[in-house]
Amino acid sequence: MDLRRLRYFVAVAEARSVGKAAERLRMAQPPLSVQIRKLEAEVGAPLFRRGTRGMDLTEAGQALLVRASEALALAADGIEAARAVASGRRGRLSVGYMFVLANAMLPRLIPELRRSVPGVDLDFAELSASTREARVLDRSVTVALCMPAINHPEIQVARIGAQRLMLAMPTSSPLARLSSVPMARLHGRPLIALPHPDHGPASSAVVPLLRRHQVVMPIASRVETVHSAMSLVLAGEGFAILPACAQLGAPRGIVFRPLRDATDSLDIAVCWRRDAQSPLIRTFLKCAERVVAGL
Amino acid sequence: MDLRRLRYFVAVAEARSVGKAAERLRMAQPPLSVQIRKLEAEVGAPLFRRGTRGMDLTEAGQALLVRASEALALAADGIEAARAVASGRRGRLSVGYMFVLANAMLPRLIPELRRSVPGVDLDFAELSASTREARVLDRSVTVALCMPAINHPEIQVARIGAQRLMLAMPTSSPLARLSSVPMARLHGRPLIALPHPDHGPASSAVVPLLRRHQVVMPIASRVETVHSAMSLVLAGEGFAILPACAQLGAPRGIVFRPLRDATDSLDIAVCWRRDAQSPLIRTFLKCAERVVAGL
DNA sequence: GCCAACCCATACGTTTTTGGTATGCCAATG
DNA sequence: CATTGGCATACCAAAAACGTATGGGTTGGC
Repeated sequence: MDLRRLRYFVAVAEARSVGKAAERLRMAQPPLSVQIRKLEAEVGAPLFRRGTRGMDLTEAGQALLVRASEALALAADGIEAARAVASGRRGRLSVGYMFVLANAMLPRLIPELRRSVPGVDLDFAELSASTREARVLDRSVTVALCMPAINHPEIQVARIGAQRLMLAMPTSSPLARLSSVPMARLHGRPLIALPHPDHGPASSAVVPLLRRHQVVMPIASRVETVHSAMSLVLAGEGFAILPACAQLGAPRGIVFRPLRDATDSLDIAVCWRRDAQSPLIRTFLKCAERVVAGL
Repeated sequence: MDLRRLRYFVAVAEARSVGKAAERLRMAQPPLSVQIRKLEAEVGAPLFRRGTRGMDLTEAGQALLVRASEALALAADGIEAARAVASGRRGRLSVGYMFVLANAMLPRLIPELRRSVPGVDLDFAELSASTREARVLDRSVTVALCMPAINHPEIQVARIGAQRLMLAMPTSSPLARLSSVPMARLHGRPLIALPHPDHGPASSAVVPLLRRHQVVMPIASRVETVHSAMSLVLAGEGFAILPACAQLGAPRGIVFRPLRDATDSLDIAVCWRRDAQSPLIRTFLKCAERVVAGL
C-alpha cells in the first residue's frame, strides 16, 4: 500500500471525479484512473460508484477516506516535526546545571529559553561533580552548565564567562571586617576543600592560587558540593575559596570577600556531546551567553 | 513522501540497523540504505546517528518515528476498514420498516442483527407508504421492510414471507363471536380502506379479494396508515381487512378473525437499491428470513 | 432519434524509480 | 596487522508510473 495511491484516492474522493482530480494533481486522467483501480484491487472491493457524472464514494470508500486523510496528514506532520526538531524549533532540551550556578543563572536563563524556543520541552536537572560527565555522555542531559568545564574528548566545551574566586567565611570572622582580604592573611587558616572532578582531590583553581602566593592552608575538611562547603563554613570549621556566584546561594551568616592581589577565576562553560551538535544547542548557548553577560 | 519509505524508516529504527532491517524486510541492505538516505534528504536533516555498531535515531528521527508509525497503522487500518465494510463485517445499516411489520418483526430482528453483524452500526426508521420508495432511492435507508413490496426498476425486491388477510373489528361486533368469518357476511358493511402505494387508492390485495367473492363494501373512510385504520375500527366507523401481523400492534377492543374460504395474503418483502447490493444486505436478508420463518 | 459532449477505461511506449549484485570504506576487535 | 561487521556507493536489471492515443457508454441538445 502506497501513500501516493492514498493521496490520489483522497483527491478523487474530494473532487468526485477522476478528471477534476487529475487536473488538481497536475497529471493526466488515465494514469489516475489506473491507480484508483489498483487501489480497489488491493482493497478487494470497489471504493467508488461510477456514475455518468463522475464518481461517488461507496461505504467502503468512505471508511477508507477518513483514515487515509488522517494518515496523509500524519505523515506530512511527521516530516514537518522532524524538520522542526532538526532546526531547533521543537524538541526537547534537557539542561544540566551545577549547584553553584543555579541561583545566579537559572532565574534569568529559564525565561530567556522559554522565549527563545517556545516549542521546546525544557527540563532541568542538577548535576553533581562526580556524575556530570556521564550524564552528558549518556545523553540524559543535552547540555550542561558547568564550573569548571568538563574535559573529555567526546565533549565539546564553550566558555561563556568566568567568576572571580572569593573568600567565604562566617560573618563573625575577624577577616570579614576587611573589604578585601590580602592573600597573606590566609596563611595557616583551615580550608574547606572541594574536589576537582578531573584533576584529583582539590579544586584546580584554588591549589595553584595558594601555591603561587606561597600560602599554606591546612585542609580541615573535604566536601563534595558547594553547599556542603558553605554549611561547614557557617559552622566555623574553616574558610572556603569559592566563585563569586556562590554568594547568591549562600545562607545568612556567611560573607564573601574578594582576595586582594589575586584575580584567579573559574570558567563557566556549556558542555555537550560533540555528536549532538544542533541548532537547539547553539540557541541555548546564545541564551546562556546573554545571561552571563548580564551578571 | 512515500509510505514505503516510512515503512523502511520504521523498520530500520526498530532494528537499529540497516542490515537487520533489510533482512526483516526480505530485501538487500544497499537499496534500504539508499532509501533511508533519500528520506533524510527529503527531511533535510539526518534521522539516524551512524555508529560503528548500527544506527541510532536522532531527536528528529524520534519525532518522525512516532508519527510515521501512527500513519502506517492508520493506512493499514483504513484498508482493513474498507475491506470490513465491503464484506459486511462493519459499516452502517439503516433499516426502514413499515408500521404493520414493526411489532411482529423488530423485537426478534434487532437482536438477531446485533448478533449477526456486531460491528455494524444499526439504525431504524419507520417508513410511510408514500415516502418509502424515495427513502430507498436516496439511500436514507439501506434496506426497507415492506408490505407489500416496492415496485420500481432501480429497486430490488426479495419476498421473505406473506401474511394472511384478516378481518379487524371491534370486540363488540356480532361477527366477533365467529371463529372465522365467511366472506359473504361482509357484504354491505362499511370498509376502512388503505391506499396502495403503487396502484391507486385502495389496497391492492383487498380490492381483488372482494371482487372475486362479489362482495361490495362501501368505503367509510380512507386512511394512510394501519394504525389510523385501527383507530377508526375501534371507534366503530367500520371494518378493516389487514394482514395478520397487524394484530400485534392492535389496541385492546379490536379483534382479528380469519376470513373463511379466502387465503389471500400480502407479501412481506425486503427492498433495496439495485446498485447497493452488498454482503451486508445479504446478511440482513438472511436475518429477516429467519425471523419471518419463526412467526 | 441522431450527433456531440463528457467522462471513465484500456492499450502501449517512454521515463522514473526501485531493487539486486559487486565492491569500497571505516572502525572495532583480537 | 589482519579480520570482521556494518554502512555507503556504483552500476545494471526490473518494475512501476506517467503520458498520449483511443475506445465505449451515457447525457443532453437539435
